[in-house]
Amino acid sequence: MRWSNLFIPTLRDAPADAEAASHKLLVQGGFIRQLHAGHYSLLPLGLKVHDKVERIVRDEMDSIGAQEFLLPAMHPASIWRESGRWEVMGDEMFRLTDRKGADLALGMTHEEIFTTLALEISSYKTLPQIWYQIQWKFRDEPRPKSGLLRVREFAMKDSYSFDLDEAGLDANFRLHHDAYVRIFDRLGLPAIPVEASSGSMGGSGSTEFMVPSDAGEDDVVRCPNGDYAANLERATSALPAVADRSELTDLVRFPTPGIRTIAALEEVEGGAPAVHQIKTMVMVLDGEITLALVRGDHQLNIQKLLDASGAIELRPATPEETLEHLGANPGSLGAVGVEGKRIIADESLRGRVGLTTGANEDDWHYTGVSVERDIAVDQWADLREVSAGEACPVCGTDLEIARCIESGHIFKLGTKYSEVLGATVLDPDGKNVPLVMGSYGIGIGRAVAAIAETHRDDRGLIWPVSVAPYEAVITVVSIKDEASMTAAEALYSDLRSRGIDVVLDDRNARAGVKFADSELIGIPFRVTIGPRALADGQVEFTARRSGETERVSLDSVADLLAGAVSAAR
RNA sequence: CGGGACGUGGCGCAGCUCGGUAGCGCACCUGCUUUGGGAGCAGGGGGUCGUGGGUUCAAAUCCCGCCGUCCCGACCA
Repeated sequence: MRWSNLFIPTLRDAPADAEAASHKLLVQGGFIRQLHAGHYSLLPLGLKVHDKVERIVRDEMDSIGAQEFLLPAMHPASIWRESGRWEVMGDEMFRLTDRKGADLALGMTHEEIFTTLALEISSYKTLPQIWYQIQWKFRDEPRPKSGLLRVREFAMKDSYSFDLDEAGLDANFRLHHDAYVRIFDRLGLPAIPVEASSGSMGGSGSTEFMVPSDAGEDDVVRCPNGDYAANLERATSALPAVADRSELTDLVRFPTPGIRTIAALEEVEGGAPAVHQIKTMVMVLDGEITLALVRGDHQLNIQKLLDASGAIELRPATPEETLEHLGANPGSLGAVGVEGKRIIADESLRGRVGLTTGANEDDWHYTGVSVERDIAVDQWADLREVSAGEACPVCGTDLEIARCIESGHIFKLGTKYSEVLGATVLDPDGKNVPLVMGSYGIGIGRAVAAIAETHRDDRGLIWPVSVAPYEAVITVVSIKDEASMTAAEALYSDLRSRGIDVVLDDRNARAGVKFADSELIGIPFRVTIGPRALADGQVEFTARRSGETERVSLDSVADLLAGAVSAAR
């Protein structure tokens, strides 16, 4: 392509309301434009990168035997009602009504639709199957942000595996895991596979692929030794044992005027260190008042509570609700003697004695609490959030917490969808069994943003060759110099015939403008053709990432460039 | 959903306090000069000042409503 004919609207300044580096650079470099919050137009340059990411994903999916489909983006409500997710998805699903008054939804994901197609799989002999598509997803995010990182409309590669049994699912899960490792490697993304929560997808296991970045929205707990990595929503750590204050055998109610916090209760006469306190949090799970108990020095992780309880909707109780149901205000709450309310307690409290907690009357607390004896716990679960510096559950090393972009997610769904939608096959014994499913996603646009986030410097983007909008640019310093243009045209045509994705910068602009633009949009290799060097039969070859420039002969530059490109592809 | 900030040409901003019918830089068009790191001079085009209402002789500016965009929060009892 000739730059003079292209629409690459680069900006001198980044838009003022952009915060994330990828957002600024993708707008400034003329890759994307915002239509409204969470909806972006891909400009030609942006689409080229998007396409190249798609191509790599397709290539790796095909390599594990996956077959490409294209399913509708708009679905009837009935199929979502059948799976039970019409309600589960809540406000995050875009819903609309057609002229006949029928309820429709814009697809957030396609388990239901693919499973419906899988109704036609009738024999174990056709298993396993891996089906995928790259299709637009619509999610009414509460807060779209950071350019392409969190949007309401985006292309996603979603694949689904269908197997006769768990062993088959494990094999397909492993195939996807390895394909994802290769995909992220080819995209230049240092993705870490981590244990994750399954959220509204359901299922027995899931792994997220997390790219460390300040612009991320998830926290990953990981061991520097590399033997443990998990999403903060799932992570555990090895806790040192606590010696109970077992001398406090009797339940004693004592006055604590004005004491409202764990910290204050540590200081007060008759109080207790935080490890000997119970923190009682009043939450509303699907409309039901529930007490969540963690150790005084621990923090509750909301996602863990959601996962443990199976609840769809969760919010903290209002002060009014708390007062109505427990009879006291926050700061004096506890679960001792509470009946008729669901109580979920963290594992670290199991069997503990000699504890201190609120007495459900303002300005009063209990001490000498035995969890077994005094609290009617309905469910034990891992509810506490890991902090940096705690011990790795595998090797004991201090754990680190890193901000990450969730770039891929693979789930073992099991039979959740096949059962409700009736997708069964006959097994070798002639028995009808539900398909065992997995589901696997990669956000294409988010991958583009994640690459931009991790491949840049103060001059702009530095695309990996595999996804660069152009692999090389020929910068003609002076288009009025006939010898320059002749040489440039010949090189351009040579490179194109070698299959290199090259752009000829033939704009009538100053050299500085051309250099700055090519650096901003991140083209990996540049050949600069200027009158002075050309007089000696020389041109310049510059690698964007290192910034190093070498003088080479015009005759040899095509070979050099072709070699560099194919080595980096 | 809670809090904060913002909305003036394609981008970045000033003007608003104190009302008088819109300006700067970049970008764009024309001409001349220039030409290896975002050129200079001269001339020019482009704006319902987010939107609806109100006050006023007069509103970008003051008042009220709405819409939109961005950021933070939505566990720490």
